[in-house]
Amino acid sequence: MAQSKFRNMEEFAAACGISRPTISKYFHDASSVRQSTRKRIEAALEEYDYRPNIFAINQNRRKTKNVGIVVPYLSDPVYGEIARNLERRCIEAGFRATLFSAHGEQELENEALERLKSLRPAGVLLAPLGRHSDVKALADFCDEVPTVLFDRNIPAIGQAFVGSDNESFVSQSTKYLVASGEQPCFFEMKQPLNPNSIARRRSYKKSMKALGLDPVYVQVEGSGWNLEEIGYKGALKILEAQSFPTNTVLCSNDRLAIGVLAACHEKGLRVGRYPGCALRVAGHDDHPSARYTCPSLTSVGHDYDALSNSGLETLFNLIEEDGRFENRNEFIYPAKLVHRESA
Amino acid sequence: MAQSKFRNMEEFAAACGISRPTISKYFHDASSVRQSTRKRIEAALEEYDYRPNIFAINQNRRKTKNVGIVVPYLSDPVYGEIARNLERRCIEAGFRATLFSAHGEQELENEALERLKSLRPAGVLLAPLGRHSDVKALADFCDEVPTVLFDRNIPAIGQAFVGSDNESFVSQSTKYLVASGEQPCFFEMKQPLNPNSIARRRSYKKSMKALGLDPVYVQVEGSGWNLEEIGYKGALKILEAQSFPTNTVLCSNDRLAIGVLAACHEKGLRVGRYPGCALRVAGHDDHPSARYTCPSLTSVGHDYDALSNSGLETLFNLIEEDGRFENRNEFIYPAKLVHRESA
DNA sequence: CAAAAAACTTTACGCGAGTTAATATTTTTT
DNA sequence: AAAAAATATTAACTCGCGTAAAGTTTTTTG
Repeated sequence: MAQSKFRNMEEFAAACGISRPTISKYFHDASSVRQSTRKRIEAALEEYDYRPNIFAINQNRRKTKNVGIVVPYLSDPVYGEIARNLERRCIEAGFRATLFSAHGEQELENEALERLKSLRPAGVLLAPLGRHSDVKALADFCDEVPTVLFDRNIPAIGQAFVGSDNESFVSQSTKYLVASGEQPCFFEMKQPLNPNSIARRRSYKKSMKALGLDPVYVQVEGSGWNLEEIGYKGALKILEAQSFPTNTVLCSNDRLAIGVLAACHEKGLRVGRYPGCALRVAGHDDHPSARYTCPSLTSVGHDYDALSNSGLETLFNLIEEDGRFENRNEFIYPAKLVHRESA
Repeated sequence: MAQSKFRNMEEFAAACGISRPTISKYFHDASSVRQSTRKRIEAALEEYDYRPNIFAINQNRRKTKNVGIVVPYLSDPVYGEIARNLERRCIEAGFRATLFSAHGEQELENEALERLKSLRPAGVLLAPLGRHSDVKALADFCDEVPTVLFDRNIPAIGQAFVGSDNESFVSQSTKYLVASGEQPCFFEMKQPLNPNSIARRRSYKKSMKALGLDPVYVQVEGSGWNLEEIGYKGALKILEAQSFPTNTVLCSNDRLAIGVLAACHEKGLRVGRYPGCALRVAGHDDHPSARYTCPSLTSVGHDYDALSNSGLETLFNLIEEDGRFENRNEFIYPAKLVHRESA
């Protein structure tokens, strides 16, 4: 019985005994029709299970209910989590979310944007690749489509930015490490992938200076998205040559830190904040695995709830404002130290 | 100059000096028009950058170039990797891939399928939730849309299945562990999430029997997708009460194993295949993090290349066959033991 | 209860292509 | 060079729905 017997709205309308334009209105906004007719439509809907054709809708409507979500690298569990959160909330807000990943490549990022355009989204949440982004393509895209940047800021791109405060990340970790032991050296990639890495480097320097200490950097070679590998190889090289400049290693992000932990384990070094441990290691981002490393990884975590709330709220506002804000606002949220065993 | 100045195909056709139906033919199949006109169109395309409206196309075409990919849980890096692979190859094959995740929930899986329907995909690669799937909804979906199941088999659902051979996984790990030390006990969830877990349990029993040994199961409580947590808590409980029945723990999958490793570390147990280690731990799936656990995790890995090749090939064949195969074939690929430090 | 307001129906056109049939133009073959 | 075959053009219709105008019915209001 609950079969979709109807090929179009016309037929469904006939079965309801209601005109097509009214049905159309109903699907656009159920509360825009009289209670009694609404009931009739919904009764028929129960019985027949008709749903309007999405392509035909989008062809004519100026504003769709589509929202695009673009992340730089979906295999990274951090982005997996963020995407999950955002997607869920979009649905709750009555939007359809479509997820795209650049898989770390400029070409695919551009293609995602192209495909997104043809979906005519009401708005887009975009976490760009960063250093590997085609900034001109992003700018062109944001010119056409209401876009809120998140996680990684690129100046003047998008109508707003929502992200975490890198300074809050690094100052917390640095202060904590200084207060609880030897001063931390900063472990990072020589050529950082994204704006956040650069900001974290700066913040580390600033925090150290503020504490009256000299920053010490450990920069490792490597490129691409296999950050654990880069951290692992870099740390191994250092441990084999001499050692870290101090017994406390603050990694730019958790994925590097996971690699460092692996290298330390291989070299038989005990990592942790207890007596008898050779090294302390900490990271940033509170990676989903950080809880299950050995030892569990002390990190500084994003306020994911605040970020996704704010990101979507900003986007929905932007959509209501017809895709333009007067000023490009940046919403920055503080991070939270997550105290575990490694430091 | 390379601006999309045209609002529709009509205008673009005018600028080319070619009729609209010919342009339409070109976009449907570039080789269906004369070489000379094709050149003219492509020249104009270079200059003006016009692209046909995707909604208008899909409204009339029977077969789109859309391919849907549905995974049960995208935050799981294993699925992130698979999705990345599949997506990339679809693009190379001239299809547009759209990715959906059920995020572990039946409701969202059903919704993904509904949305997918309205995209009128040429075909779909579906890794279902398994135990939590709404089998009737899946069946209805597969009735309408050409679908190849992957990773997790559900009998009679979909036109074909492509996945790894669970028996190959477990027999390899079991044989190896038995040959190299004490016999393994099998660590798993009491209520497995998906068909693979059940098949692995069976295969463990079979492999042990074949070796003339008695299977020993360690079944832990827990539900949901936070497998590391489940493994961690389960192992902790066991270690605090007594210990594992044998000094070798074979986990149903790597994510459980990661949790077990964390618990062992917390209890001060050395894990590894060397003298002086209290326990050996191994898993299945070759999780992306398995290389970077401490110690690195011995596992059995999927042949991702074979799987994604076969999955897409099967799907493309299915599309060519108008969405129906005579028989429902199951393509099963053997796994590869990945020998690391933990066992 | 009559008048105003709100909701609905009918009619008709538009969106941007796909598609087809008849006709016209090239290109290829002989 | 003429005939045959291959392409292209023109015109018209389709798809499923959004939307606006004009008229009709129902509901609200003073």
